[in-house]
Amino acid sequence: MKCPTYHIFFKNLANPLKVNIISLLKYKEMNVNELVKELKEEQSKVSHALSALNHCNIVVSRQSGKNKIYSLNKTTIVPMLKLIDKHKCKYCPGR
Amino acid sequence: MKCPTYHIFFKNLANPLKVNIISLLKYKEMNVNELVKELKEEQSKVSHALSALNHCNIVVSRQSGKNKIYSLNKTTIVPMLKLIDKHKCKYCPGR
DNA sequence: CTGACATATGAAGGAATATTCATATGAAGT
DNA sequence: ACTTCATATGAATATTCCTTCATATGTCAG
Repeated sequence: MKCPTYHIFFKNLANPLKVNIISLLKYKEMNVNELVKELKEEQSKVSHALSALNHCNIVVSRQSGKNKIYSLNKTTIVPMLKLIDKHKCKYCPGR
Repeated sequence: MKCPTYHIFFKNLANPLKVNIISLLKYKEMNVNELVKELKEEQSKVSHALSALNHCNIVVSRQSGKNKIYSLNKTTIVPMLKLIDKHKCKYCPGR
């Protein structure tokens, strides 16, 4: 009756950095360094985050020369974030 | 450009106990003690969880005599969990 | 207003997750 | 093969979150 796996997926969306990565990838695919510069975060931090997102198939990657290009698996995430927007973040505490 | 509040909402869904509460409330509204018995968890634990869910308007409550009855704000949550089902938890590591 | 039941709250400890740093792996050009 | 740039990995620490316990608050009945 209970789904013990939901929370593993949502753990990714419960993390500001990962959400920011998702937000950027909504507009265009990007390689790791582009994300690092845009987010002003440590390279390894971004890499760890991408790895987690990739495990849950939230992002996918392809190699392009020396770079690895990440893009969003939009089919699940985009509708989900739209639902939240409708729900209104104003209900949530903290900024 | 980034929505800094998404993750506060999703933190609730990243927690097994809170997801289990949501699952139970999908079928019928319940008071705290009923949830405690059904989930076999500490009363204060359940109470803390309900408080967090309530802050994000995922559940709502009403007083009924000595009891407080919680019910699910289904408009956001149910479609969201359906999206995940479609996405297939099989992509996620760990059971 | 007292006692019994129902739920909430706060603070401390413990568990899980994130961040950091050092380093490893990989890809491409020379 | 060597160097450089790009990304990944692992382990230690830092931080955040969860759990627990003790107790407070609230509601009703008598």
